Amino acid sequence: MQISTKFTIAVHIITCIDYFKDTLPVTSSFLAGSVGVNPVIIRGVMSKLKEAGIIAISQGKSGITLARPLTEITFYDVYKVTDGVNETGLFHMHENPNPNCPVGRNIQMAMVGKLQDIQAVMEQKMQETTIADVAVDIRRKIKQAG
Amino acid sequence: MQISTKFTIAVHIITCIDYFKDTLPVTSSFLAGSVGVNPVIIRGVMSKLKEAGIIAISQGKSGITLARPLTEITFYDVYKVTDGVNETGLFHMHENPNPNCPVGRNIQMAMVGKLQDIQAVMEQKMQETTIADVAVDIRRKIKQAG
DNA sequence: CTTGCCTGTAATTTATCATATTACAGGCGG
DNA sequence: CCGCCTGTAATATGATAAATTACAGGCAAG
Repeated sequence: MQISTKFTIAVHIITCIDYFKDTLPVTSSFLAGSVGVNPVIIRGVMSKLKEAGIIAISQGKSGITLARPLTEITFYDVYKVTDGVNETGLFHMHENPNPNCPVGRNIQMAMVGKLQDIQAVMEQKMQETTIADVAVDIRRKIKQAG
Repeated sequence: MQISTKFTIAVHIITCIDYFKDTLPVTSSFLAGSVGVNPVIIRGVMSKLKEAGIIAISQGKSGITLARPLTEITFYDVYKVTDGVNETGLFHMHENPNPNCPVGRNIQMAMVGKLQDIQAVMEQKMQETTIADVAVDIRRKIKQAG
């Protein structure tokens, strides 16, 4: 199982807002065209990014703007918002081990800490990566070949 | 989205094989009872663990046995076998970014390496954790309270 | 060598979740 | 005030995980 496309969609959105901010009006339909998904998906992701204080949205003939610089938006910030991180965790434990079996009775307790540790190193790595890193790569690539 | 329960089921299975190896005949039905899932799921997981050289299976009135000590079976070994790791990766990128948009045209290239790095730290942490660590915790807990 | 239990696996069903799509209410700016 | 845009509910579709049934084949005990 995998982390949903909402995460990479959100990264794409944020990168676009930055890239086009001085050129075009950035709307959910425009973003939907660039990302290649339905505008409603974009709106849902935008809505969560707004709640998290990552972007600012003004209705009407508007503009979506970044609420803070790209260097201060980490992959983890976006991941936490777009996927339901805290609820269940990255791992999905089987839910009905047999309480009459000594192993079944204790397996969850024995595993949960270890799984959390694994998830923690992943999240820490995500905190070290920012959307600015992506934007830099994209601008370099565009200069090279378009 | 999450890593499937097959992973924790496999850890449970391996722990059980070790725990009961001198006491009971360990079969897929017995394991299904301890894990709390259908025996067919157990057989499927066992089959993959066999392919990977982690357990040995003998048909007939048999016994499932470990092919190597618990200290040499890492979470990563099990994860790689039970989930389809190499195929798609942990992250699921949106698949149809617009090639006519400079951002859409380059977003995948800009993200893939960063996502792989994140996955890599997670997998390395998994390589540092072995099923023996789980077995130790379980035996300690059983001694304490049953 | 035969019999019974067990594995291997295909086929079908059910449940869940992600994404797509339609529809419409509400808000802001020109 | 009018038109475009966001916010969001409701529904449909598709993919995937897990449950379940069914049965062919193998090994070991006797």
